[in-house]
Formats: sequence, C-alpha cells, structure tokens
Amino acid sequence: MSYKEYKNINYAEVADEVLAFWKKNDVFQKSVDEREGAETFVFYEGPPSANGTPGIHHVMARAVKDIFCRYKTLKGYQVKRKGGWDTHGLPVELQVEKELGITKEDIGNKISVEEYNAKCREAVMKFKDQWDDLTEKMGYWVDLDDPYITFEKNYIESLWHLLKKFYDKGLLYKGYTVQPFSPAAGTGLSSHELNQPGTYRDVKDTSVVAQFKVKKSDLSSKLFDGDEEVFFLAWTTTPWTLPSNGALVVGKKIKYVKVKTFNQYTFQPISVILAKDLVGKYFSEKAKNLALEDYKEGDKLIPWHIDAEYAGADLLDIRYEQLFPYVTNDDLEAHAFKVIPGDYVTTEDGTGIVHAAALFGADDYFVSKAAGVPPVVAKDDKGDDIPLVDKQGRFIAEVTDFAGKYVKEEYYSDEERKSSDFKPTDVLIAIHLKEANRAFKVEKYEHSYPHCWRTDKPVLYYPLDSWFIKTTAYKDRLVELNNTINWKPASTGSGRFGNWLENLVDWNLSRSRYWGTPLPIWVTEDRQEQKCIGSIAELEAEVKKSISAGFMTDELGEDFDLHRPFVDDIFLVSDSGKRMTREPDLIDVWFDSGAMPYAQFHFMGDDPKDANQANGGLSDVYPADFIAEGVDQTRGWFFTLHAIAVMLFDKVSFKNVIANGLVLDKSGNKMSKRLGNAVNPFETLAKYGPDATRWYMISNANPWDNLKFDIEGVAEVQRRFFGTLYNTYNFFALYANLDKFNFSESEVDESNKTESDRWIISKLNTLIGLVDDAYNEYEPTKAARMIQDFVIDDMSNWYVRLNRKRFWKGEYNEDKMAAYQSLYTCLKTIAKLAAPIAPFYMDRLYSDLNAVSGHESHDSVHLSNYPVASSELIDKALEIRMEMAQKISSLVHSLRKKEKLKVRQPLSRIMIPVLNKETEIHVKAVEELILNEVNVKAIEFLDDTSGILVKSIKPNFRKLGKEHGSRMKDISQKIGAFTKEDIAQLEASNNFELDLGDQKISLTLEDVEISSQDIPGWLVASENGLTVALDIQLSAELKQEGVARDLVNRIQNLRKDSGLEVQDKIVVQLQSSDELLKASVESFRDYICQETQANELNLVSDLEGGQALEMDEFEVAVKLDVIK
RNA sequence: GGGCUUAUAGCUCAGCUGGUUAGAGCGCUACACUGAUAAUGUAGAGGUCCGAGGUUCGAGUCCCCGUAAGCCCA
Repeated sequence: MSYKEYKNINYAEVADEVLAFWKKNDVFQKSVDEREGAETFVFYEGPPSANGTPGIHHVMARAVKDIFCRYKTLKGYQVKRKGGWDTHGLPVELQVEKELGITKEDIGNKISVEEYNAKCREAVMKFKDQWDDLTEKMGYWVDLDDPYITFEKNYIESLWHLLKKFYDKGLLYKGYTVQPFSPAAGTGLSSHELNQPGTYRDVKDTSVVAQFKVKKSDLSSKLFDGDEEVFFLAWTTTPWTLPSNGALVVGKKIKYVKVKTFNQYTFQPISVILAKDLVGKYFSEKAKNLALEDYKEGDKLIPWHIDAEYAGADLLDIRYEQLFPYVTNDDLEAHAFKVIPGDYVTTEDGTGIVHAAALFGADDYFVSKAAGVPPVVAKDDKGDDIPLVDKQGRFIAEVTDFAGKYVKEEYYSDEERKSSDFKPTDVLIAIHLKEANRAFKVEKYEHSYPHCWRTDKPVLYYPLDSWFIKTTAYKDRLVELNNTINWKPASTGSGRFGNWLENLVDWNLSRSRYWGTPLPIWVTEDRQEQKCIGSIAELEAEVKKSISAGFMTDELGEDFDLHRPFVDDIFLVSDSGKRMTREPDLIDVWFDSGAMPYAQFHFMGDDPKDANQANGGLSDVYPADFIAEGVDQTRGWFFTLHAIAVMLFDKVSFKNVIANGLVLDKSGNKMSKRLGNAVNPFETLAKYGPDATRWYMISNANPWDNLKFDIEGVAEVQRRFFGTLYNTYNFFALYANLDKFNFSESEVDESNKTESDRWIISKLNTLIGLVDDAYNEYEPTKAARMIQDFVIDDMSNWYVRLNRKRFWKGEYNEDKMAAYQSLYTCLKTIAKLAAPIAPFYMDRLYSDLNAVSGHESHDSVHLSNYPVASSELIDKALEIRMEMAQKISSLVHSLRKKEKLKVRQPLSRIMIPVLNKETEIHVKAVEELILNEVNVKAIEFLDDTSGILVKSIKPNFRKLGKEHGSRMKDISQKIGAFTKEDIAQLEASNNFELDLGDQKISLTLEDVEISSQDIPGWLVASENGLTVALDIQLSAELKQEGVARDLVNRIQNLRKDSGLEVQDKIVVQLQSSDELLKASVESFRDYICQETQANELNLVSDLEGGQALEMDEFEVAVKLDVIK
C-alpha cells in the first residue's frame, strides 16, 4: 500500500469524489449515529424558503452553520440537524399572482381560494431541487430526508397549540394599529406593497397652518401678557385630520418664540407661538417691528415683533381649545388637547409644532400613546369607539359640517369633481378655519405622498384591527434572558437586538392574506364570546357541538386541511349557543419560524424541557446550543424565537448565535440579479470546488462583517493555502513511498529527533489548542487564519524547506523516520483541524494518509476525533529559539542581498552581539539550522568583553509611563542622552539615579531596553533587538566551494534536463581551462560526487560531445554518462 | 429621522487592556532557487491609520462632533 500521488489535482473533482463516497457510505448518518448516547449539541436550522433560487450568500450562511456542527461532532457530541422549509407568506403569494397574471382582487372571483392556495403550495417548493443540490455540493450536512415544513398539518397544529397558550395567558388580544390603508380598495397595504415603484408621487395638497387657542392656566400664564389671545401654530398637509386632533407635538430642545401680529384673513390681533428658526418663513423682514398700532385692515405689510422666547420643554402639558369640537368625552377632556413631546419634530418645515391625530398617523399614534393622550373617537350604535372617518374615507355624521364628505378629493368620481361648485374637503376645512380666525396660513403644497398601487388613489393612514401578542408585558424578562445569550458579534445582541427589545411594541400577528397559518380564534357576531382552538382534537369536539346546534352538518374529515378556505367554512357554537365565525386573519409568518423549536417535533405538551417524551418533552433537543442566520433576521427569526420561548416557557431558545453579515460584490455593492453582479454559487463551486470557496469566505472576513466577494480571492486561497498543503502532501507521499514509510514503527524517541522536528510538533500542539479555543468561541475566521499560517509559514516554508534533504538523501534510518513521522503527524492533524471548514479536501487528505498507516479506524475524518494537544510536546523556549533563527536568517539574507552575495557562495562567519547569556544559548541551539539556511561556516558571539559593541538605550515606556506618567518627556530625553559610561554603570549596578531637577528617580535595568545595533567597521543589520554582522571576506577555499556548489547546481540541472531518474548514478567528465574550477574540483570532488550521485568525476583536457555550461565567470564543458 | 456596524498600503485584512520604526497576504519591482517546479524563497517600493476637536507625558487604539458606505427600523 502506498500514498496516493497526484499529478494534477482538481479540487472540484476531489470534492465530487468525496461527496460520492459520503453518499455511498452514509457518512453523515454515521457521524450522527456513532455518537448515540453521547452528549448532544443542539442546532436549529433557520428555514429557507424554496420559492427563490439560492445565492452565494447562502453558501456563506450555511458554511457557518456547518462548521460548528462538524466541529462539535469531532469533539464527541451528537449533533442532529433537522432541515426545514419556510413555506408561508407574502413572497409566495406574489410569485403565484405574477405567474398566473392575477391580483389579489381576483382571488375569490377568477380563482377560488382553494385553487390559489394549492398553487402556493406548489410554488413554494419550486426550487427545492436547486436548494438540495446546493446543500449537497457545498457540503452542508443537514437532514434533508425528514425536514420540517411549515405548511404541514402537524406543524400548524403545534402553532395553534402555542397560540392557545398565549391566549390562555391573556397575551393574545385584539387592538388596532395605524397602517397604510386604501379606502378605494378597502384593504390595508403591506410595506412591501408600499415600496412598489410608483406608489410615492408628488401631489399638490392644500396645507394649513392652524391656530390652536391656548387655554389660560397656571401652567400657561407665562405665555400671556395681558388680555391677548395666544395661539400655537401647527402645520399640516392633511387638513382632514384636524377634526381628529388630540395633541400638539413639540421638540423639547427646540426654541420657540411668541410673535405679536395680526391674522391675515380676519385682521384680528393675535399672538402666535412657533419655532424660532422658522419665523423667517412666515413673517417678512420688512414688516419687522413696524408699529402694531399703525396697522390697518388689508395692509400688505403685517407688522410683527418677537415678544418672548421659550424652550420646547416649557410648553409641555399646556392645554388648548379643541379646534373642531365635534366629539369629546371625559377622557379626552382630561387627557387630550395639550402639548406633548416628540423626537420626530424638526424645524425643517412647518412651524416646529406638529399636530397629532392618533388614529391617522403612525408617529401620531406612538407619541399620543406614549403621552397618554386618548384618540379622538365617536361611538357607534353598539357603543364601540369609531374614528371620525369611515372605511370608505368619509367623515361620519358627528362631524356635522363635513358629514359624508370624502376626505380626499380623489375618492370622488371624476364627474363630481368637474362640477363647478365642487370643493375638496380640505379646502372646505380651510375656509371654515379662516372664518373662525383659526387659520394662520393656507396654501398649496407639493410633496410626495403614497398611493395605492391598485387603485391609483391616495392612501390614508388608518386604524386597522389586528391581533397582537402582548410582548410589552414581558419586556424586562426578554431583556434579562437576552443577556444570557452569547451573541457573535456581541454588539448585535446588546445593540441592535437589545435596543429593539428596549423599544418593544406589541407584536402584530395579523395578516390579511390567504396562504398562511390561520388564526384559530372564533367569535360570535356581537363579539361578546370568543374561543381559541389549540388542537385538531379540540376543533373536532367543537365541530361536533356545532353540528348539534345546527350550525354545521359534517364532521371534520381525516384529511382536513387547516388552511383557508376550509377553516373559514367552520362555524362553532358559543357557550351561550350563538354562532361563531373565525377571525379571518392569518398570522405573521415569523410566528411560523419562531415556533420551529416546538413545531418541528409536533410539540403539543406543556414544557419543552420535560425529559419525559411521553409528555411531549423535548429536553434533548431544547434549547438550541447554536443557531446562525443573517443579521437581517435580528428582528425576524431571532426575535420570534426569543419572544415565544421567553413568554411561554421562561427560557432562551438558543444559547449561542452568530448573526452573519451580507455578501457584497467585490466593489462592496449589494448583489442583485437585476444589476447582474450576483455570483452564481453553482458556477463558483464547480470551478473552484466547495473547499476553496468556503475557506475563502471564512478566512477573509469575520462572518459578522460584510464580505466583499471577489472570485480572485477564491483562486488565491486555492493557490496559496490548498496548493501549499497539496504540495506538502505530495512531497511527503513521493519520498515516503520510495522509502515505504507507513508509520508502522513506533514513534522515534524525542531525544533522537532534530530540533526542527520537535519545533514543528511543538507548534502543531500549540495550534491544536488555539484552534480549539477559536472554534469554541465561535471564531471560525481566527481558526482558519491560524491553520493557514501554520501550513504556509511553519510547515511548508520553514520545516519542509529546511528538512528537504532529510527526505530524499541517504538510507532509510531513524532520522529519516523522524522526519516522515513529524510531517505525517502535521498533515493528519491539519486535516482534522481544518475539516469543519474544508470538509471535502481534508477528508481526502486524512483518508490518503490513514489508508497507508491504518492508524485510525475511521472511514472519514468527520467520524474521527479532534486531536488532543499534548502540553509535554509544547516547548515555548524552542519556539522562541526558532523564531530567532528565522529572524537571523532573514537578516543575513538581507545583508547578502545588499552585497550581491548569492546564497550558494559560502561565507566564513556571522557575528551576533549578545548582551545576555540567554540569547547566546538560544541561538547556539539552532546554530546548525542557521548555518545551513544562510550558507555560512560559523557564528561568533560578541559579548561585552569584546569591548567593541556599541550599545543604544531607550526607555521602557510601558513600565516607566505607569510610574512617572507626566515626567515621561523629561525621562525620555535624559535616557536618550546616556553615554557609554552611563549604560555601563546601569548594567553593572542595576541602578542609576536619574536627576530630573526637582526630583530624582532610580532606574533599574527593567526600566530600559538596551540593544546593540552597530559594530563599527562591519556590515550590520538589525531588527527588533536582534543584530547580525556578516563577514564578507572570501578566502580561496570559500571561493572554491562556491564554484563547487555552482557546479553541482549546473550538473543537477543537466541531470534533470536529460530526464534522469532521481536514483540514477552517473559518470561526469569536465573540461575547462579555468584554474579556479580545477582547484574547486580537486578540493571538493567528494562533495560534488555525492550531491550529483556521480560515481566518478574526471577533469579531462579534451571532451567529445560535451555541453557548455555557463558559470558566473567562465564556461565549462560537461558530459554525463549514466551507469546502467 | 432612530439604532447598529464598518472605514488602516493599489486590493483583502491583522493590530491584545493606550507605550514611541503600524504588520500580513495578494498585486507591483528586483533578485535568488531549480529533485516540492504550471511550485518556491528573499528583498524593495508602497500609509494624512476617513475628517475635525478633546483627554493624556504619549492616541491607529479612549471620548465628542462630523463624513462616507451598509443593514435594520420608522
């Protein structure tokens, strides 16, 4: 058995082969089954929707999930990964409508709800094949055979079960929110619909600056100066909302002024309050400070002057007279018609005072609620509160002056609008205000306003009934438990998510749609009785009752579908015997996905932490140890998971979460199919294979940062990391096969290993621990980068390069064995450490190694165990020494470079100044390595006794700074001025009195850093305290050796060019007149022969058929003969 | 409008609790190596650490105000 050698590796092909192997041998299943009984690591899959095609960002998101599941498996946990599909919701509906060429209005007419939903059910799995394909090809291990699907009956039943729990706790209630609403279409509009192009249009509306008359009170007395009438000025582009005004909103930090002037329509003297910054908008500079007494009715210039100034905070709670006193009640009289604060008030336009009608604006609703201002409502015949505008967009009867009028002129028919005496309601309101001395300014104003995409008519913001989950009741607990969750990055948990929880509003569950989970609530017509259904059995029982009561005829069939329209055809009977109909709403799809911890297992119990499966307990799969999803899910999935778990079970549903960022194109732009900059994941995987793709994504940026995806980067990863690893393996395989190394021998004793063997093993064991930590802390990027650095820098560029000869030279002996063992161990360990990130190639690497050694009984790296770092094998001092060797070599290289002395030319010595014995011992231990690496004969150490060292000294800022902070400038200067003698004194006595004039401080050696950066008369280089001097004198012998080495090099080339095998022996004949060459050959004949595998080396005077070789300074003719 | 994130070499990213020459890879230039070879090594050039203030003996790092980009929410 020998190690597989690769001529040209195609990583994508390897991945295909490995994938086939996994499939054939059920490796994923085994990786779960073999851990049966082990501690579990619980992972939840955030369900994707298969109604769109997968993109490259899904590869990213899923790689993150996969990495930690694979890692935990290696660590011995059992990690089940149930897949899932998110199937309900608006995107599915829109796609179906697009395909069928219909709109929502056609549902129930051109197409039945039943047919429509059947279409949705098909459409939602449209691209399932592509998704499954991607999942497989990218190596994402998730159970696709038994996924949870949110439209399935069992799933929905669990949702109902949970909803009923909310209901029973009194956390499910019906209320309203202010939403975009199209009276013409009679429907609310989703934000998605409002974001359709063309919905926002510039329109000219009648805008009014209305005067709200301030009531006199203790609080408002500061606004009055005698008998004047004082008004707040508030601007609106929707005058129809003025009869519903409940409050005026000011910015606390905005400055306001009172201006004395006259009303331009009634000419009456008035005092008005508005933002100081906006005075110039309403008052002409020319009229400023004109005498008020001189004003006559109809004058063009209306005199004015600023009378007083107030802060917004001073105006709070001041009452004013209701502008349109059509309806009122005790509540309103007590709490409305006053000034309240609002952050959204600006002085960009208007008056700096904003009118709020709680029912007709989202901002208005929130500030009113926050300030405890009740909405302005009337009562209907049942005694329920109703807004002053009905659902058709008309004023109700109570608004006597405008009763029955449409609030927007576009709601009238074209004919009506053409009529000569037609006036839009906004204009009528303006006229009314002018006559009542309540209009300060009326003008047309052009602004952008949303329109209904179906009817083209303007949208109203209108209170719509909705069912809510009272999340606000659990706010504190939600925050508290969130603090126990490990968020990556932490800022998403504390910032984005934490702030969201702090500013929580109740969760609006209602959706007026067709394809989704129906709300299981039935009510009587008078709304006095309600029932919430929590299971199919319960529904069946209720249906039976209903049949007895005569409201239904048939029982539920076995295959009863819980979707619309079927649930809508069910009528229940109330406890008092009345007929009940289902509330027509569907629930927010986020409830579907947030409930997946329970619904995926058809949970119908009371406590998911119950260990008893018979009770429906989920203890071994709840809560999740780990979830990961895009940061855009913060207020989506992450929130709904958290809300349901905390509110129903007082638990967190996930302990660790990675919120990953976006995948952008290489210039940092968002990828979009429309712009054509979207990267096709299938093409990328096919070209570069999944390993390089995953490795690139993970190593390039932290998952939570946005990734600028550059395909060149994938190519680079493949070349640099995988190429190096592959080359190292191939190098190993080539010689290990020649020597038949199969690691059947016992490990070479530590004492018989070389310094570099022990070093690489030490580094490897350090790496095992560091990578383990990184994975444990959910830092995959750190893990990937550390592995990569080890492979490229330590293993390949240092260990292999330094030890190459050991692999191919000489007989198979213990030293060789040690080299093979070391490299084998490195490669096998890397395969394991990197397997979670690059699952395919690492599996192949592991298997190729293990196939020969048979060390492990596992068929796949993913069935093996994470390596254990052995602290005995870690030698920090050795790691430091080696670092010094690397630095010294680098310095010598750079000196050679400067002097144009190539490495093949041996040099006699380097000198290293050492200020302490320790450094010398360190360097001595790696002396051989350095000498070999830089081709120098000896290292000499210069210590103090040589007397030629030039020392420099600088303060240890970190230490001295802590002690003497503010004196550092002085100290630094004084130390900088130290003489040779000063340094010597400090070194000798470990004490130096530093005189700062007013103060003396004593320095020890720890307070300074002393280094030697120069040796007079020598070629010197230094870096970070290490200094090296190079002797560049060339003796005759060194020159000869240099030539000999050159000659070896040329002959080796010739061997290779002639196609000789590594083990072929040759006879060499040389002809040259050059004396140096002759001398070199004589002196170094043995060396040359050994290196070139020559049995004979002869200098001849005539050479037939020889080849001319270019040496640096002359030519030489050579002839090689192979010995057969 | 609010919240959060990011900004360091041409590009992609490191830079620990503040400490005095700001690093790596790619790319570029030059050289070397040539039995790991469609590989590899070494060196060099390349920086207003987004901008302006502040704290400090000392700021890429801490604070404040901006700018730009992105995401979420309104």
